[in-house]
Amino acid sequence: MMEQHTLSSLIWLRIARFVQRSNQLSNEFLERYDMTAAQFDVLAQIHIYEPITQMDLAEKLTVSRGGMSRMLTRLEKERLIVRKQDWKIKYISLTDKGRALIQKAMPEQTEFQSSMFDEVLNEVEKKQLYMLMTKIQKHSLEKECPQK
Amino acid sequence: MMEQHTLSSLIWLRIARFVQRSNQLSNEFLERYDMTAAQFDVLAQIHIYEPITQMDLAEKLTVSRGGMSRMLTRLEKERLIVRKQDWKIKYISLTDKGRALIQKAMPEQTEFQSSMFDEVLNEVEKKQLYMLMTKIQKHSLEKECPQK
DNA sequence: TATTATCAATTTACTAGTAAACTGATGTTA
DNA sequence: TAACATCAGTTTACTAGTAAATTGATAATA
Repeated sequence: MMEQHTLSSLIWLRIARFVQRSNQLSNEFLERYDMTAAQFDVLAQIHIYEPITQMDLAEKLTVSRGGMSRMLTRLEKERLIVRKQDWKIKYISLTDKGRALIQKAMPEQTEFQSSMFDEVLNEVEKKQLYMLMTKIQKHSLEKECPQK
Repeated sequence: MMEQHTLSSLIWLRIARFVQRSNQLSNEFLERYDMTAAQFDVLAQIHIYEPITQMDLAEKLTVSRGGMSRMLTRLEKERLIVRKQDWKIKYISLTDKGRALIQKAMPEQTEFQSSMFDEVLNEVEKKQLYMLMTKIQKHSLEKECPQK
């Protein structure tokens, strides 16, 4: 029987707990813009890539089609985005209201998110961490569940 | 106006997407034990710390009291844990069934989770990553939302 | 002893994720 | 042209998280 705690599984725990906690803080922070962290994340991606198809957006956010659909319905209802049907694909763009909101929220939220790293890591450490996380994240996208 | 993408915010995206993806894979993997990743996580913590109070467990998992309550109700219904009320605190322990399940699932799940790191990082890199994530995660627990 | 305060746990109403079944417009083929 | 296949998007039923209101047993106090 293998060891119960490998170094890797301890890393996993640290990462998972950090993301949990960090999302709690971001949700609290973004209350001032009447947004959740998930909504900010979606609007920020649309801001960069618009116009973008619903599928591509789901893939960029590592989220299921169903989840994407419901989230966009909500954002559309609040007049932050529009969906234009072209052929059988829906293209997502920001409305003026959505663009104004994300442009206002982005600098503050980026700074808040960055502070979680900037307050404890120096430049060299941040570059190291970015390199390591890039490797792992790309690998996770290719990886599949064994013996399904 | 500050830059839209700092190195730190790119790190954040990598970490968040990795956790999302990694949870998807773990959920798929744990189907064979009729468990979700969240349930595994709770049972594993109880296994280490039992008997543990419901509050301490919530804190260790970075989860709200309400969420903890509902999760434990579910696990109790499946006869995997027991709650013993002592004074006004509830102490959580595994049942024999719960202990058998987690002992069977743990080695496989630990190995699967570890493989996400082991397949792309060497020992030195893993130690670096563990050190960096420990700093960040501890910091996030102390950090609070500014200007609430 | 009756009232009140305390505080862990629960409940409620919500957001946000999943898998899997369904929808519906567009092409393809018999 | 009628039947079928395709496939992005939607819907449904579920797990799991949150904040905030509620519950209920214990301890403190009038």
